[in-house]
Amino acid sequence: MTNLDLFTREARNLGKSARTKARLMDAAVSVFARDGFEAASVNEITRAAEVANGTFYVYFKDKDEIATAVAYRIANDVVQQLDAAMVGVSDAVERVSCATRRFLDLASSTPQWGQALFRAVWIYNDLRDSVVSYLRADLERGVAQGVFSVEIDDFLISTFSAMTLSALFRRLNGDAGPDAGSRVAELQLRMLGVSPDLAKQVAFQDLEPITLIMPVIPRETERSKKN
Amino acid sequence: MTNLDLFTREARNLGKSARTKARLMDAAVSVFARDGFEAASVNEITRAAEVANGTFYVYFKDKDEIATAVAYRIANDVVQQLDAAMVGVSDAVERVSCATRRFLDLASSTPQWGQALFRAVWIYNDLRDSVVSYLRADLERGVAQGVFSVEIDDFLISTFSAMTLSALFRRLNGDAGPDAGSRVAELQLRMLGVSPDLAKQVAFQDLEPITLIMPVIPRETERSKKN
DNA sequence: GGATTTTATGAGATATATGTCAATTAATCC
DNA sequence: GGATTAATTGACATATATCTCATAAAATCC
Repeated sequence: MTNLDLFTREARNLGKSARTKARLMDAAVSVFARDGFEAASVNEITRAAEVANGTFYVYFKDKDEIATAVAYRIANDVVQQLDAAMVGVSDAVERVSCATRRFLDLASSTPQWGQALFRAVWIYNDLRDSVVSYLRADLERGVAQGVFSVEIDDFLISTFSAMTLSALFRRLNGDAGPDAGSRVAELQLRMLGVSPDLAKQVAFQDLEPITLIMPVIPRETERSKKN
Repeated sequence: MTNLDLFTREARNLGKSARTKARLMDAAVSVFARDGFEAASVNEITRAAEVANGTFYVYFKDKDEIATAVAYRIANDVVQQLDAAMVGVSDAVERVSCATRRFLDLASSTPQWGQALFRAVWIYNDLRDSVVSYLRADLERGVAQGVFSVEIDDFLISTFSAMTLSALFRRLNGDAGPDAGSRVAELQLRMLGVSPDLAKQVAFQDLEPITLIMPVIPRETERSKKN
């Protein structure tokens, strides 16, 4: 019942089954973050959610199903918040830097979600694609604007993403401080062909302290149908 | 009994227990590569090694112990071969590019070892440090030579490593071709402050086709003591 | 407040993993 | 080739995981 149980909060006004499902998903997030995806067991999840073992199977077929559900919800959330944090930024250099920095701030502000996202991104390819969907557009915009001198393809994007995830990993482990976002953004911009001076300036410029940590809470619509 | 059972080959002239241990280690490599470290079981390893379950426990306390043994042997091997492949290269730009490219070629030439190394590097920090030990020196050399304009610290090194590992990951999955090494080396050099033109030139220049895939085979010394 | 539907439960059947050990087989020594 | 030592075996005790299902409890309806 900490303030990190975001699914539960989100389901507060929904039917009972939705609330139980949400508790299971919050529990799964913390167990995945603590034990890793492979080592996590359904038993651990139900224990953390304080429900009986059998209850799990009312809502999910198996561990994979809840993992997928959780991962996609988190990814969706992250994409939404990044989008919101970047309206009005039109310069490609700034957009790319901003996205990396916001992503790191967001993912490390709720470490359990960050951990879960980190692990999920390695497992679900299409999920990674959805999180980085905006990235390709921004990179191509930069090439069009003549500020990036590099070929944009899957290889570049996965290299770019690996840099961000590595920074997140260090951040979550306490090996890097709050400047991790700026540092990695600077390196990314240099890699893309931005001059070292500009890269440093953009990556370290102040960022408006927008904080939209809470997910959008859906309205209660009708009685929840089966499931 | 494929030509990938390198530990077994290495132990060919040693005592029986050394050979059995080597079989187990080869089996562990292939099981870790196939199933991942977490999902691998001792039973799977003994099955792959074609020995009884109990035999495993004669040589290793548990899965962690064999994993550590295997990981450190592989890392040691890789470091040795990289060292050997780089004698005579003194320019820092070339050394850094060469190391990345050789590492990728090596790790993807024996994919099971590459997979095992990839997973191990994420788990064992000190192992990563050992694989990367030469890297720090080369980076600092580049700064001293005035060709890299970046601060060399743990953050930079982990970012650099993440780029290499990401390329390895794609290479092992067939998402990238033989030019993966050159491509990522080019991006790394740009990140370090090398001009785009020079980065491309160095990263794509021909590499002497040195192939030292086989590990050094230790001589039979004396009767193997206990263990 | 009694009937009906929804939700939750936990014992149990099934499966698979770990680690031990007395017994067996293979290798070595003289 | 018989004795001694080294190496291997696989059944077994223990533990933990998965998934099912008859039953119980809770919520909802009228």
